[in-house]
Order: sequence, then C-alpha cells, then structure tokens
Amino acid sequence: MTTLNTKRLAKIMKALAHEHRLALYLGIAHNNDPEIDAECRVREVAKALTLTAPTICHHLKELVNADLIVTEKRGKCLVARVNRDTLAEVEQVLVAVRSG
Amino acid sequence: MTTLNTKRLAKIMKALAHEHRLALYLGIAHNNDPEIDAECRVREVAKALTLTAPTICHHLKELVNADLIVTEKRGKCLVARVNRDTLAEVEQVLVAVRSG
DNA sequence: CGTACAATTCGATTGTTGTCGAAGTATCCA
DNA sequence: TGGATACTTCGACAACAATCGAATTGTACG
Repeated sequence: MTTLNTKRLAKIMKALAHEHRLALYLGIAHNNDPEIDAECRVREVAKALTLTAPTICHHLKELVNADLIVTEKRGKCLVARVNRDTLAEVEQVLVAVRSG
Repeated sequence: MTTLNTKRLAKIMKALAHEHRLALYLGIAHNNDPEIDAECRVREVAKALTLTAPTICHHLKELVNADLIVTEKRGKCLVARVNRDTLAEVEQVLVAVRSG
C-alpha cells in the first residue's frame, strides 16, 4: 500500500485517458469473471473497437505498463485481467481528495 | 448521478493524465478548506510548479473543462475548489470495475 | 514441413498537446 | 489617471501519441 506519487498516478491516468484504451480496459474488466479465463478474451473485446491489431497491441502495452492489467498467453491467444490492487490505490487517492 | 460514459470518463482521466496538471489539481484539493477561500490560492499552488502563467492558465482550463474544479475570480486573484461530485462519479466507476 | 491464425515489432505519418513569449484585459490602489 | 499585479489570449514550436501497413515471430495442427 505505497501511497501513489504524482508521477505514477499521472501515468495510470494517462493509460485510461484515451477513449479507445479506456474502452479496452473496461471491456477487459467487464469480461473478467476470474473463472472463465479459458478464452481469447482480448481479441474478443478488441473486436468491438474498429482498430487494427498493432494498435490494440500498443494500447494493451500501455495498460500493462501502468499496472492496470496483466496479460498471459494461452496458446495462440492472449488473456487479460485487471489488476485490482492498482485500482484500489487510485480509489484511495480519490477518496482522500474528496474528503478533504 | 448519471453514469459516466466512456467518452466523458476519458476526458476526466485526460485532465488528470499530465504530471503538472495533476499536481495542480492535487494542490488545489489540498488547499481546499472551504472556509479560507479568501486568498489567491491558485497562484499560490502554481508557484510550486515551475511553469509560466499561460501554461498554468491552460491547465486550469482543462481541469475546469472536465468539471474537476470550479474557479472564481476574487478581485485580482483566482480561487479554485474541487468539484466533489465529479470525483464521486469516477470513484463509482472504479469501484464497479474493481468489484466485478 | 507448410499453412493458418494470433500477436508483436518497426517505421512512417498524422494529429494532438505542453510550453513559451508577447500582447491584451481586468482589477486594485496611490 | 497611471502603475502594478494577476490572469488570459494568441501564435508558434517542439515533443509526444495514435494509427496504420508491412514484415516478423510464435503457436497450433493438418
């Protein structure tokens, strides 16, 4: 529970600051029943966005880089899940700001 | 309590996605005892960052534009306070993501 | 092995944004 | 009214980021 410094928080925010990337993140979060990780979720989620594979790949890397998600290769495909700890850290900051 | 759509959430995140602007925001939040609004807070907070007035002005506008703060002129000076409602909306989304 | 499919890397291009200096507007006070 | 102080607007420029097509790597399976 290291308190987030400004730089790191800004990095996390930046990862969520783009509409497509945010949609990707929310899509991953939404499909994130921890049990059914068996499928190629990322490809599936990405299909909803009209972006090419390189672009998706690029966005995923930024999300990973900000510790917002972790990815794992399953055979040919890529599976992702959100990192709840990072999210909790951000929440902490927001709550602190909001309550004085 | 409209639920935040992706576009608007991305805009809020973007406003917080730059280190200087985030620092400005956090500085404002930190100095935000609602009683002592009598002073030129913004200038005071901004002094900590090594940026020129136009740049500060630009960043402030983005924060206002994302509904993260409201500003008000007091004589020569500018006073700001955070918009807690926006913050609460964001928190809501994060909590929802985190808990499934 | 070769084909098919998924993801990644690379380089180029285009669009966006952070920053500043200079000039402008508003407010206060002597 | 004129000077000082605070913020804003404008235009320019440099740095950064999103996107793509093409080429590459990795994996599965016939």
